Amino acid sequence: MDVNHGLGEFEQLVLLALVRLGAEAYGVAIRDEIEREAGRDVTVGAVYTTLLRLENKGLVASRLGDPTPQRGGRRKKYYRPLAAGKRELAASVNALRRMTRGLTPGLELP
Amino acid sequence: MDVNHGLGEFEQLVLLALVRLGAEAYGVAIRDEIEREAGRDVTVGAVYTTLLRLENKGLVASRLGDPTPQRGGRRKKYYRPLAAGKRELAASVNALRRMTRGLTPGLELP
DNA sequence: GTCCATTTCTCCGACAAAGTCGAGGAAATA
DNA sequence: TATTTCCTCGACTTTGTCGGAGAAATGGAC
Repeated sequence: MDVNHGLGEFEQLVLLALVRLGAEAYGVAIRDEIEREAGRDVTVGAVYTTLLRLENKGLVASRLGDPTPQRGGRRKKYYRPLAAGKRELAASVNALRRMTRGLTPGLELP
Repeated sequence: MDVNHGLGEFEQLVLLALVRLGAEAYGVAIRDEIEREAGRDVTVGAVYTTLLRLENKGLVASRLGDPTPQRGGRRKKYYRPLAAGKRELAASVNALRRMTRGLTPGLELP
């Protein structure tokens, strides 16, 4: 009964990071990916909160990984986008693409 | 004292509509532009609230237009992005572009 | 001409949703 | 058991959303 009103900006970013990272998508890696690619500085806490909400909305799923053989190698929790998540993401990305169609990086209209 | 953390999704959309509409950017036209281009259904109230917040943050400015010679032609309030607004918008749009670089409309990685 | 219904547009107040942070806890290794 | 890596939780701020009220203008009935 909740015909979803689209993704927030950060949810979009997190979902995109999931797509980009593929099998390697877990909390810390996601944070790093966003910082590296989007140039945006966020805390891991923010990422986890968002991940949890996305999971509650049925847009992503998670699974626990095995412990890695390194100091402090705690089990990671990997995330992947579900079909509904991909659909939502594609919709909002494409909306953005339409809105920015024909705009230069400086936002001029050619 | 407020090292700004970027724009929300809707703020982004409204700002983009301003850029696209140029001199014709006022409340109702902005709503229509977003509906037409982004395919997203919003109320005018939502747009005004966002516009007001953007103005308070110094990202857009407004001026009153003249009454138009048509039934109910109340004076419009035109908005335009300020330098800081364009900067913010360009930053978040470019971040999105980097994150979606190489992704198909269906979000596959080629 | 005067009223008032109608149209166009803007403002406001309240609430829901998303975003953010920081401290703290669990599990693994050395 | 000290250290490292990662995840959870709770509190709070910022954004997003709506619906209805209000202001300004016109057109027509009388």
